[in-house]
Amino acid sequence: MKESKPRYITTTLPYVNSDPHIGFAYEVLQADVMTRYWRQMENEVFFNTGTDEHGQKIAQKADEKGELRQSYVDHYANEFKKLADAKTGLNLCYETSGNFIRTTDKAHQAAAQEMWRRCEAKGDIYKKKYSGLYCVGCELFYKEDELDEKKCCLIHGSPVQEIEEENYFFKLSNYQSYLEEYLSQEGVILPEWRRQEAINFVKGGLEDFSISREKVRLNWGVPVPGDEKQVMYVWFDALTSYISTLGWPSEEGEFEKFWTEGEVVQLAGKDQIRFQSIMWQAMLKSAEEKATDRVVYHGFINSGGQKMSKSLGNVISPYELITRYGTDATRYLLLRHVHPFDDSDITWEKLDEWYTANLVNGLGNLVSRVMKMAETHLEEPIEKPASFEFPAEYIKALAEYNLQTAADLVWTKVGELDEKIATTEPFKLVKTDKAAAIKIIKELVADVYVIGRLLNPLMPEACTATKDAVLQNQKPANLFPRLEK
RNA sequence: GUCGACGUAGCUCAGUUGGUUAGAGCGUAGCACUCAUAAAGCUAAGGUCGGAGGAUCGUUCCCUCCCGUCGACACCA
Repeated sequence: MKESKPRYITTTLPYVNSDPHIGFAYEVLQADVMTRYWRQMENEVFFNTGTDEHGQKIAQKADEKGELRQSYVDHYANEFKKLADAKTGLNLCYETSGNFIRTTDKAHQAAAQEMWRRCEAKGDIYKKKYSGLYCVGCELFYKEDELDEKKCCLIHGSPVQEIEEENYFFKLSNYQSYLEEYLSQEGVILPEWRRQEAINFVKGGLEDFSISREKVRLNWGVPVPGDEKQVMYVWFDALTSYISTLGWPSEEGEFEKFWTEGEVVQLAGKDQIRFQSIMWQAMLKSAEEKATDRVVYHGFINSGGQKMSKSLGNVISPYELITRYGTDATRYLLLRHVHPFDDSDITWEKLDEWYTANLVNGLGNLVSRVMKMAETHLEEPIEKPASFEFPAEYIKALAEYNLQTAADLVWTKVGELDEKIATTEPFKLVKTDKAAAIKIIKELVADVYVIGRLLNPLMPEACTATKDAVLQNQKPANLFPRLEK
């Protein structure tokens, strides 16, 4: 099965006020798997990710640490780039098939300003007085229910001030009917029930939203064109990165190929619907660019029944996983044991169990036992299986962005092979009927090779190691070492 | 409060138009094997399918109510 349409896939850009979170690791891994899969299906793919580096919280953190803001964000951008490393990260392939965009990149900032001008030219941007309860200590506006009984900020305990400021607003209200129409298309949001949520939200009526801040209060952002007193509020800036990464506002080259004429998919967490499927789609329409074809929303990853948080001490970081289990095993654990759309729960106990049961005792052991028989009884490597097509269920699962189901399929095959060995017993048969045993062993080796191919998008290293073992007719070193007790 | 979803074996979950003894994986116990990373295979234990009522010849799967959990209801990247 060949598909030729170019594919574009992007993650949201994580905000760089802390180290990479496992939820983002999962999201970027989803993008990586889809990219590898589509490339294998002979699509051209552009895989985008990056970092969102403007805004109040970042400026505040950098100032607290006494660091230059630029060097602060440089440091964090690098922490996120490390996730791509093939050995110490998740082995992400955007370097060869995409881009890592930073919202502090000059070209991106120019693009964000162009997006502003276009929306403004459409009449979708206007200035309005906005009054809110402001805490000087936090440098943030609060709503009444975020304060204590005395109307004091919960962090500083000091009273907030009613402050009036003028901000620019985006006329989201202009796009009510457009968005209803956009969201009425099946498939623009996955899972389907989140699309209903979005529709209900829009039907409830849309308010315009503020897209700038006064520079006196926030000066770490993209300058608003034609108004030196204001900078863009982070969303407006960050959302534009999905197209600035393709060279937009130039409408030729990669932008044309992957966005305008390609299939555009965005990945995001479940709390992102308003931004990705509503505001961003209105902005694109305002700028007269094509809408996103599909946004896939994943759930959150909890630990021990609770949200991961530093104060609870239950945070599991992607780097901790990689250190304990290795790159490919971490990919496996996230892909097969995190639900693609709902919330999931992981603990170290469960992770160890999954690792041992499925990788050590499952896949790793299977490759060892088959290749040991092959090495001992086959004179030479089997003929390399020529053509290959992914099974229909595998294709279906990935068409629905259900990476878990795709991974399940591989392990169903692992189970079937283990059973085949148990029922045919080639290791016994070889003593009485060598020719028949060899025939079975060759089949087993060919089956192992198929498993290797199925692993390609999911676990690139295990895929290569498995296929190489077959092609060299050699039992490989243990793919997944047993955990020390 | 309004709208929506969910509640199935110890754990995580499948169960697609209601129909014979309700499934899988993991975990647990026993048996047996030896090619393999003391792995794999077989067997077993374990569920009133949240509760009550209703429609139906018959429902885990339809309707009503109740209990419980969770999500959305806008400025949180």
